[in-house]
Amino acid sequence: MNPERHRTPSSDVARAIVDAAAALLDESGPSALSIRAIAERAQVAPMGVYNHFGDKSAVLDHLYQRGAHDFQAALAASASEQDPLVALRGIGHAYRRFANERSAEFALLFLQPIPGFLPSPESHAAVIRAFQIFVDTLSRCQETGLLVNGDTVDLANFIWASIHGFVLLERTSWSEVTKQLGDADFEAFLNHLGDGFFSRPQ
Amino acid sequence: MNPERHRTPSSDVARAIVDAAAALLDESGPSALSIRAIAERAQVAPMGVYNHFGDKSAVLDHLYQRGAHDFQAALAASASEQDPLVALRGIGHAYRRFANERSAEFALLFLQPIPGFLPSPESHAAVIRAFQIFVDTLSRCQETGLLVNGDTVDLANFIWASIHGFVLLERTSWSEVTKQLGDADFEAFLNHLGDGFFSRPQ
DNA sequence: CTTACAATAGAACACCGTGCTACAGTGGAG
DNA sequence: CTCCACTGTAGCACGGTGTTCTATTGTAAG
Repeated sequence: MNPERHRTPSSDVARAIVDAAAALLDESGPSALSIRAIAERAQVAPMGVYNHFGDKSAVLDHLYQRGAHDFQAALAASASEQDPLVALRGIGHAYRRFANERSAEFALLFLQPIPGFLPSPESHAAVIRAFQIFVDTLSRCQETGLLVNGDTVDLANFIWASIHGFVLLERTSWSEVTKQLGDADFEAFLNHLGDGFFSRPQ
Repeated sequence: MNPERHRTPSSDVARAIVDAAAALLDESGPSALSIRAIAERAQVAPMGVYNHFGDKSAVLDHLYQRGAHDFQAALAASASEQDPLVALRGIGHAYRRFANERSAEFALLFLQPIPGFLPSPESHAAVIRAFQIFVDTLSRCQETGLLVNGDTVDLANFIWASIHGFVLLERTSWSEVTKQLGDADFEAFLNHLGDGFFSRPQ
């Protein structure tokens, strides 16, 4: 019996490891993602990482997979609204919320922070599915006649890009250039996307 | 004292080093930015970096500074158009061109790829100046009555964010989710930003 | 031409972190 | 009570890090 040895319950160890990787990626960037750092953050010995994942990249795979799944689920939940315009706006909010609350996973999904990293095809499919949900919702909006006509995929790219940009400005230290963006700004932003930045002739 | 007759003009070497850093940052990410890699890429011995820059971070400082200056200059050039709407659209194109052609500097300016890096206040001021140019141009557009009324800085943030988002989708491997975005898409994107995504009642 | 100097390249320094594995305890499931 | 999967400790083998020392060389000034 060695009093210096501890055994931690294995229940949530795997999850703790993935969480630790996410937190590190968030706070200190990709270069901080070492086995030792992840293990320490997860309150686990370095070996613990290898007990639950084959190697280092498997941890990232799981993080990406989790992110892709939850992102897709969040968008799907918003898209299930009956009113297509409500659904559309909800997707915008879900996108922003995911980016803010699951920052590391969002970066992994859309910002390619780790040069060599390639997601598994299944996880990547979840991202494509999420975009398709957005396209479908836009299509429903077009059917109501409230949304402008045109190639739906193109429109989806444009609106997605706009929201993406807003969310990314929030992420970075854009506040040091101008004001800090917030909830009210996002609402106004969505309104302006709908109405356009050119004044509407009466 | 003819600077063009130096055996290997310092300015050229210094520039080669900064270029090398930019190329590496672009191609292999922040972790590839080592003194040795930069020196090799610039066809210079590792010591060459220290001959022209105090230390490693000074190279990044210069890269940021160069990027901030050129970015601001590019926006200023477009803003000098007399027609404010032409100027506005020109700024959009200049933004996108800079992001595509000076990818590493763009990332350094707006994506914080290197966790510990803090730009010098002077360089940062150039970025703020660039944004102010954009705000001023928007203000001119509002005076013509063609642009919607409202807080100009807010509008600037919104439009800037949208363009930022488009440019970033182009940057990342978004094409694996949907189509590859191109020049024509950007034109259509700008048009939609102006007109809005809700259909306009006749 | 001679001298002085700054830029050069090569090598080394001291250091630290990396991913990963071998192995011996250990505690819960059966 | 047994078993074995999971655990923590320690260590391996390796490579790269930023930086400095030193001798050398090309070049410009006197």
